[in-house]
Amino acid sequence: MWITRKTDYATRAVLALAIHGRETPLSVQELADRIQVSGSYLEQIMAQLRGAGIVRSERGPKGGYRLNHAPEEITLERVVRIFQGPLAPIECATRSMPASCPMEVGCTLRTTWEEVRDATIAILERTDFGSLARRAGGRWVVDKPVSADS
Amino acid sequence: MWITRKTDYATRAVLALAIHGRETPLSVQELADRIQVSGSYLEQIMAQLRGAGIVRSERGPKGGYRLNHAPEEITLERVVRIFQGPLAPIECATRSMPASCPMEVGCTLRTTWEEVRDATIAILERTDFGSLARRAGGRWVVDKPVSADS
DNA sequence: CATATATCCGACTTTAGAAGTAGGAATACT
DNA sequence: AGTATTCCTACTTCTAAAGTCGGATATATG
Repeated sequence: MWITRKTDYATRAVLALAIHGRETPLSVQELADRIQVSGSYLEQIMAQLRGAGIVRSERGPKGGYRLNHAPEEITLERVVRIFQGPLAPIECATRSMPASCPMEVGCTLRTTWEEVRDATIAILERTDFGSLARRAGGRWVVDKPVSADS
Repeated sequence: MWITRKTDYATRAVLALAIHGRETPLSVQELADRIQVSGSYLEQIMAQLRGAGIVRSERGPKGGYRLNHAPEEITLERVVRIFQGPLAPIECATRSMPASCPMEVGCTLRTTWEEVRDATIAILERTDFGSLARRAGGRWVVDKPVSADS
C-alpha cells in the first residue's frame, strides 16, 4: 500500500499513452476520462512526467501529450521513481545509505529490507510499457499481431 | 519507504528479545534503550505485539516482556503484518481484491504489482527471528556455537 | 503492609504529506 | 478573433503517522 494514487495515475496515464500510440497526441481531458481522474489533477502529473522527459506536449487545439520514446524503452521503474522517491521499504536500506540504525547489534534486519528493495527494483525494471500495452491488447500494436493470450 | 517507524521499532524490539533469550523478561525501558526509542511509545507497540500473541508480559518488579514462541517460529512477515496491514504495494493488488481499477483496458499493471507483492511476502516469510538473531551474533545462542560468520 | 517497579490503558497533540481545487496566463490552430 | 489546449502556482482539506501524558492496576520484596 505504498504506491500513492499519484504514482498510480501516472503509470496508468503512461500506459494509456502507450496503448494510444505516438502518432497523435492525447489531451489531458481525454486521458483523464480514460483513467478516471480529475483533469486538473492529472495536469500536474503530466507536467511532472514532461519534466522528467517521459512525455512531450503540444499546445493549442489538437494538442496534448504523447510518449517521448518508444514504450519498450520506458520501464515502470523509471516512472515510479519520479513520484515515489527511494524504492527501499525503509530508510536504512536506501542505496544511498543515510543514517545507520542505532541498534547496538549490527541491525541484521537491514539485510532483509535490502532483499525486498532489490526484488522490487528488479521487477519494476524488467517491466516496460511496451509489453504492458501489448498484454492489454490495445490496438496500437498493428504490425505485431498477437496470436493468443499466454 | 513504506515501512513505518512503528513497524521498524516493533521488528527491532522482537529481534532484541530474540537475542536476549526467553529465560528472563526484558523491561520496556531496557528495550527502549537498546533500540533508541521513547519508552511510552514502545509501550503501545509492545501492547500490540502482546495482543497478537508474539510476546507475553509479566507485571511488577522484575517483570517485562519475553517472546511467546521460539524465535525460529516467528517470521518477519507475521510481525510486519500486525502493523502494516496489506503488503501489496497498491490497493488493487491486495489478496482480497477490493475494487477493480476503472480503466477501460484490463489494467495490466496489476499483474506487476502482484509480482512485487508476492516477492515481498516470500522474502518476509522465509526470514525468521532465529536466523536474524544468530546472524547478529547475540549471545543468546549458547548451545549452538557459531563457528564463523558466513 | 508499604513501597518501588513494572505493565496496562486511553485520551490527547502535533506534523507532514497526500490528494485534490481553483484561477488565470501563455500558446497555437482554424 | 475565438477557442481549445497546455502551463503554472497558490491554496485547501484530510488522514495517518508519530509521539506525549497521566493515571490505574498488578506484583515482588523487605
